[in-house]
Amino acid sequence: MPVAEDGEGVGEARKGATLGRRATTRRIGIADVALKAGVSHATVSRVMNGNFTVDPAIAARVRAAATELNYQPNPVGRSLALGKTDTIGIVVPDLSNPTFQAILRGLSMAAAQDGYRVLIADSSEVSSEEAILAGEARRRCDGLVLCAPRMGDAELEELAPSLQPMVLINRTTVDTHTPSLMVDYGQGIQELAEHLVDLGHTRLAFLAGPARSASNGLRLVGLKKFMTAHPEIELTMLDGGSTFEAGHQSVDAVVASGATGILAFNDLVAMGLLSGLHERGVRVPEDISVTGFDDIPFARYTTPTLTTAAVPITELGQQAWHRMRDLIRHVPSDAVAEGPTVFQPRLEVRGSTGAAKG
Amino acid sequence: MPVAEDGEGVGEARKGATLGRRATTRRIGIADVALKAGVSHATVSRVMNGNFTVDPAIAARVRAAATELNYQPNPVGRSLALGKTDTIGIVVPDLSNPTFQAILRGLSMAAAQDGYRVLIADSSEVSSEEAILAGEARRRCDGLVLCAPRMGDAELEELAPSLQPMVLINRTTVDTHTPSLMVDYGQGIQELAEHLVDLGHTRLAFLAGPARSASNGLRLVGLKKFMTAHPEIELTMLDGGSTFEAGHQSVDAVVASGATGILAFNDLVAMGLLSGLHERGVRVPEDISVTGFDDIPFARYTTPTLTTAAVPITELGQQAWHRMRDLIRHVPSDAVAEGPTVFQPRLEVRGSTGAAKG
DNA sequence: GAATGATGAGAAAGCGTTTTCTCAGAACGT
DNA sequence: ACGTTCTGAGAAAACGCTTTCTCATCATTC
Repeated sequence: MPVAEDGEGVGEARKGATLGRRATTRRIGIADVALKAGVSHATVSRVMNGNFTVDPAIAARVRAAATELNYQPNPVGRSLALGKTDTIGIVVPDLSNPTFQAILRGLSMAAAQDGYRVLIADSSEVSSEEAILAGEARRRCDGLVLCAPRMGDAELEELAPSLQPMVLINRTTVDTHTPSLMVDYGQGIQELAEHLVDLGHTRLAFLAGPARSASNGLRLVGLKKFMTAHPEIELTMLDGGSTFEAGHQSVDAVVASGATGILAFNDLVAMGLLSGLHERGVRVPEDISVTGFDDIPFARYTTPTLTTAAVPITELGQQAWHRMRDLIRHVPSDAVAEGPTVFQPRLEVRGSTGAAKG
Repeated sequence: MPVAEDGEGVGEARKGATLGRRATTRRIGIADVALKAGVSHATVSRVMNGNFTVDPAIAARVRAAATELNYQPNPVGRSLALGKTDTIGIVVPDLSNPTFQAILRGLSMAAAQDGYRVLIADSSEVSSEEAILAGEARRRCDGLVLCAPRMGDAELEELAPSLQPMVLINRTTVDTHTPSLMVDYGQGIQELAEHLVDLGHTRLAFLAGPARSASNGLRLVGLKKFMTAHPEIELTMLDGGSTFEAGHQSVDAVVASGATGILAFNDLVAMGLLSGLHERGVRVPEDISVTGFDDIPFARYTTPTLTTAAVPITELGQQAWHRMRDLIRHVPSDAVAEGPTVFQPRLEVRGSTGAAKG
């Protein structure tokens, strides 16, 4: 009877079991396969990675041993050796926001296509934690997508170099090798306002979003432009937020403002407002017209359906991955030097806006 | 002039730079800190991990060097040495579904509390990919949460051992050390049906969900019970799905069924249906009553507001983490042996249900 | 038939940590 | 003053893999 060549004595030679670091049976490693196939670790590695400098006969033997033992290379070991993790991180301010969920989904699906996974870091709108969280995540991943970070400009600039490769969403850096994807909220809100004016509304109100939100700032800039172009229009600014509740709670303020055309910060706020107005018996769009922003899937199914500015959110996530992929693969991209990629929202007229009351 | 003790010659001795594996300046490693502090790697490691067998003076020197160089331990290296990644994976069938988003959020936030991160694996409802995806994810993580897996029972049983530690959501295994969190969809749908009966409805319809969905099966079981308890009630089964579109498209079938109380598979389907009925001029709840399931945040803000069965979805995610944590820490839990933890949905009566037409 | 060149596989050196092992040197007791 | 125990830090092994380096072996050529 042969002694070791039969390949059955795999486990007994392993130190792990006797060392007792882990009481449980150790996972199958490259050494086990090597032993079983009667070759060295190196050869097994070569076979597993499709290196063709291996004798076909031996390769077959290795593959047989691998499948028989159901061997799967340990990703951590590979990561350490290769210096990459095949994982990217995404930092979002709030995972409960449908916008960020959609971006996450687009990113995750696109990355999966290329064999990459996504690690989540939710800062829960705590901007002070963002930096640590981002650094933490970055070290575990090959790259980082920062989604509308709430941190200040200075901090972002300072952090940027240590987070490379990085892709920004709805934020920019002076750093020339950080791609940035922006939605033109300013343009979008102007189009919505114009739409209301076209319908005959002369008194508008804007339900603002969170103060720290950069996208809220862009909307304000857009509205300023709008007001200079339409000095005849009265525009009331109302404090709001980014949630259902914010919209719902601002019903009183909205009604009190006397405005007939309401620009909500986003679809969520608009839906909250819609619901509040309905409870009050205010008819939409007969009495008051309401617009949202983002065109989340729900916007098609509200009553009435919601006029909004459609943002290709999921595509934004996809694009983020494509930029990231180029960075990781060191594909030179002139798109980065040309500044941020800007996505134009598309006006989506539905049932929540109508002609102003006689 | 001292030669190396000044600690300034840190970079020059490093092989990485000259080796040229990476053109870019190498990341700061433990060796750099050791060199700068004039101690060995081992000591640096001890200090970084709060091992108190280090002379306070030396420890201080190491810490100073570490902060000065802005040293952060490489997580991959740690993972390899420690045999853990501080990461858990979650496999979901469809990230665009609000239910799974909520679970993800609950899981992610709870795990973050304990310093763990979450890796996403979206199977896109392709049940054949689920197994590979799960295995892949598991190897990168310390544990796996399988969220309503679509794979067959046999495959799940077979896979279970290799995925430990694992937590199941809305699925069970015979495997006694796999915690399972279940929502009692059967009970919930019965309560909704009872609610409609109490309102005087005698002709009901159920808009079914995806065939592969285990939770749909539970609803069907619940409805069977309901029918035996209420032989006088007529219940029509209609094919549906789990999306807005499914609900919206089934308007014709719903109206044709002649039912006045509609049990939609979930809130999304209910919202799609609501919207379709509104377009047709069918009044809710005057002409037809509609119920959803899950109580997603949007359910409070539909018009009319949606009667539904509230499931503590985010809490489900949290609980999933707590179970996982116990598994990872080897905390003996009798809860597992006692079978799945069952969450009872709570009937949430809102505006979409009303008395049956006289 | 010996020198040269391919070819292919093993040995060993990384990757960046943690942790065990080992051994100086200090503190202590007799 | 000498041996013993402790303390604390360095050397080295381990984690699981990839990849370079090295060297047999065999085919080729003059």
